[in-house]
Amino acid sequence: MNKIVLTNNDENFENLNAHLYRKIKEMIWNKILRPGEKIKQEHLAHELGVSRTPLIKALERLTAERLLEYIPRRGYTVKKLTFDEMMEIFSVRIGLESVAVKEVIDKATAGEVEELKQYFKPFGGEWNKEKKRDYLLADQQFHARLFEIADNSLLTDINEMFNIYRFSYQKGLMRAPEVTLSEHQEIIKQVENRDVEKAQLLMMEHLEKSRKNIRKVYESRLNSNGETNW
Amino acid sequence: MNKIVLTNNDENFENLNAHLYRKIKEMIWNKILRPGEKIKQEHLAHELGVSRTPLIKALERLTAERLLEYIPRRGYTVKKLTFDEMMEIFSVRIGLESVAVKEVIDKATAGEVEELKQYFKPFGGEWNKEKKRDYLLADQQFHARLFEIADNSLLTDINEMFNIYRFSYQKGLMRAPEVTLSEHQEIIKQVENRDVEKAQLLMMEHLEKSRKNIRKVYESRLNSNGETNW
DNA sequence: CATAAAAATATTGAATACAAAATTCATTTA
DNA sequence: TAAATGAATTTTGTATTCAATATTTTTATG
Repeated sequence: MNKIVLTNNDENFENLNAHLYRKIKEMIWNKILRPGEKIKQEHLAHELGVSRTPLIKALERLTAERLLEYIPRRGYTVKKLTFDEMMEIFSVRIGLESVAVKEVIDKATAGEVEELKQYFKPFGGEWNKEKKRDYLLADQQFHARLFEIADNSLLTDINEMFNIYRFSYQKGLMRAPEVTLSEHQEIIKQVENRDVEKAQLLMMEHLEKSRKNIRKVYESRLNSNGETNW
Repeated sequence: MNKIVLTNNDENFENLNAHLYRKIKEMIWNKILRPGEKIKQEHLAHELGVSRTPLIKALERLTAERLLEYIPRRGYTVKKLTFDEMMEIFSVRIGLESVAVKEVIDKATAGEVEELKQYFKPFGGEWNKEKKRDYLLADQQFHARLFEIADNSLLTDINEMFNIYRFSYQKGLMRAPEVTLSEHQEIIKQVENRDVEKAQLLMMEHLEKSRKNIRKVYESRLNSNGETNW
């Protein structure tokens, strides 16, 4: 038992539940708490060196975020993510991103558009392993930056709250860079033209293809082994 | 002080926080708790006949939903909604609804499409006051039904969680039925054709016009009186 | 008077306590 | 041997308590 001691150095005070919230979220992502597993409050509280009171506050928040499930008088369990739910998440992502592009077109400065272009400048020509790795990163950064520029706090909250991204960039699910590079560039071109309709359409098509790809990967995995671990 | 007594008649047991959650949410909507107002935990708990423990759980959940704001060591306050935030909500709504139409086209039976059509069958011709009232209701039901048919739990959760609807159907914000009726019918027609692209485009245009209308109403209200009460 | 300091009061954060319910485990019974 | 029964144990729901802060009020001071 290692007690957490909060030094409230005046300014950025945080209470225990905020710590616990992050800590437990991490534990779920790192599968220290496994899908379907029951949360033993007393045990977990003791392990984290706190009482149940702040722990429950954190659990409540994680339940609102759908990372936990709660049944009265039964307690909290780590939520299992089914394939269908993952598809749902991806569908919603498409909607959110198309809102984001619109807002970017409405709000972005010329400099910010230029910045978006930069992400994909280094690519084209030969594709070696390292370049592909860099591209995957650029892809993520591009989509993340889009949300920043969109500057819509609800959009950002939903995106973070439901961890929309976590599910999209998993190894083996991405389409080939050779294909998506030009899609990205086409989207940016329409952003530059400030053509909302075309940009949104391209974005939706781009993500819809990725969505279909995930389904394809899933089905082929089903054939090779029965695993459904997302 | 009126104590709440929960009779746990086996089946649908609910704990205090679920009650409190709904109760407090209602109090916020009915402005019994007013925007900007501080929540006095002890006082509210006593008023509702419970201790602070379950109350805090409910407050935590409402904070996740953005109905409350929380500052450590300062407590919870009822969130004020600015006009800009209301616009943000509406932007997100556009994204969610365009996802919904897509899923409806993918999943709806012929019967369900017919059902959507029925909502707007009774209208056309003369518009008297009563008919306009009925139409407003049909409008809400149509959009709500769309989400049901879409059958995407994340979509539903986000919609409810952030109370996306509450803000859209406020008195004085709606466009004239004469205009929106044909928009609704056009959307349904494309749903019937199973043309995702066209249906989504129409839906986005439909809602974008409503969004612009809200801004217009807001600006004219600003001119007549300084009120900003949403 | 207006402002600063000090005292009094109220509120929050978090541990603890304990009854009510759920779960587990051993024991009996068909 | 499997199902049913019923303790024993664990876990949950909620109230209570109390120290650490915040906030408000009172009193002192220029």
